[in-house]
Amino acid sequence: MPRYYRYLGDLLDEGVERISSNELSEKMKVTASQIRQDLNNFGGFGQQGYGYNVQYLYDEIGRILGLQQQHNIIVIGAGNLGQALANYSKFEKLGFMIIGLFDVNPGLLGHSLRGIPIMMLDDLEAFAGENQIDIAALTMPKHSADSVANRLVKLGIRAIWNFAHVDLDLMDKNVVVENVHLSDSLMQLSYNMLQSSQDL
Amino acid sequence: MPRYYRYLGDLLDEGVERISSNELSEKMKVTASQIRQDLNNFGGFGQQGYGYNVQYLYDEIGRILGLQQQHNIIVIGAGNLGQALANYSKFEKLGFMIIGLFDVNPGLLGHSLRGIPIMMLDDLEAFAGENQIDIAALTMPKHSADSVANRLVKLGIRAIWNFAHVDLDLMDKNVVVENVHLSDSLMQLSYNMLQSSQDL
DNA sequence: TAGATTGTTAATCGATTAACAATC
DNA sequence: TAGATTGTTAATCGATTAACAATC
Repeated sequence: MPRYYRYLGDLLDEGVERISSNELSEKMKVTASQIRQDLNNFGGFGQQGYGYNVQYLYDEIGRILGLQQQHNIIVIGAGNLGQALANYSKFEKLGFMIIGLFDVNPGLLGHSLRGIPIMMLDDLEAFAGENQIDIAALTMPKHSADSVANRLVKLGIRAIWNFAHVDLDLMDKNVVVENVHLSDSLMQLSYNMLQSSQDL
Repeated sequence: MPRYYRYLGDLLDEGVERISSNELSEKMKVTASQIRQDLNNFGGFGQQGYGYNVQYLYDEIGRILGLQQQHNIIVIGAGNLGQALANYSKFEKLGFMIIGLFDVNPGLLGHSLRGIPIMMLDDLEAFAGENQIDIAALTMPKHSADSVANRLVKLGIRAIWNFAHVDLDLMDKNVVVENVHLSDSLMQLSYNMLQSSQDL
């Protein structure tokens, strides 16, 4: 679904008004059947003999993805990756606002990035009391990930964007976790390289 | 497979010598059947009545993933994300060495990170002539991604680790691409949040 | 109306799970 | 040998693709 959203956004930028499953199929390199199946699962967004209206479909998928509401994010771990996320302003266009960074390094206290303050992890609870937090991004070392994660769960957080190299073990199974394991991704790349050089 | 490798590495750190598909199944939250199926696809690494030797299995999977050989990486785009990747030293333990950063911003020329030089994109060809490059990580804006990617392909690069928000369209279909689309991942998270609050 | 293209059912494929025989 | 646990085949499930009738 995010992939459809991305492609439809690109089409909008190009000024395309309507598209058929066949045309989209070619662009996205998935079968037209797949596209019709997927889109129809979420409702009849197309029109026989016409295709799909790009703007309408874009808006509908945005709604399905929950992008009409703003999401506040805090980042735990203000190292390189945490700072990179905070500096990356493109997320805001999608409604994802980074409102705070937390770290245990006192040397970072008082610093801020694009107006986003870096705070001490000890102040997490106080901050959570005064701000609505929807998502926490974890970019700290793996040994503290589980304990911080469960601290966040206690504060009622609903979702965790996990960059730490562990699969989190959470007390509350209702909390949604999305993993971004960069080193897994690199290893996969290495594996695929090997495969592609072997077959042929 | 990378996930198995990660878990086996953790087990090694804990000093575990052998493990059965059942025990691993519980840890990894996949069925024991799945594990045996997966591992057996790559060779008979286990022993009936005993289970799997952790060290042996770890080494074998590392070999399958191609981790016994070193991979040289260059990063195109020395912005926040590119610098974060370069500063992240953990990849080296897996044999992935970042040997250069490239950007178009002349202000960055002469800078370096952990001894990794930042160079101008114009010097890419010269650098490629003198260094073995296995993987290129793309962290630059999407509008230049396709052209840079194909320039890399011309230089004989075998793999691209793509952080740009496009699906690359490469001339050479033998080049392996691994995408890391952070905003897709965030949207997926948003969608999952919505789902988990709706069902129950 | 004729043509285009979706929505939707049916067929195919692959991946996951279950079961159990082989064997350490 | 008896017990444990893999390797492997068979059964199940879900996701992808093909086909075509519905309809704009």
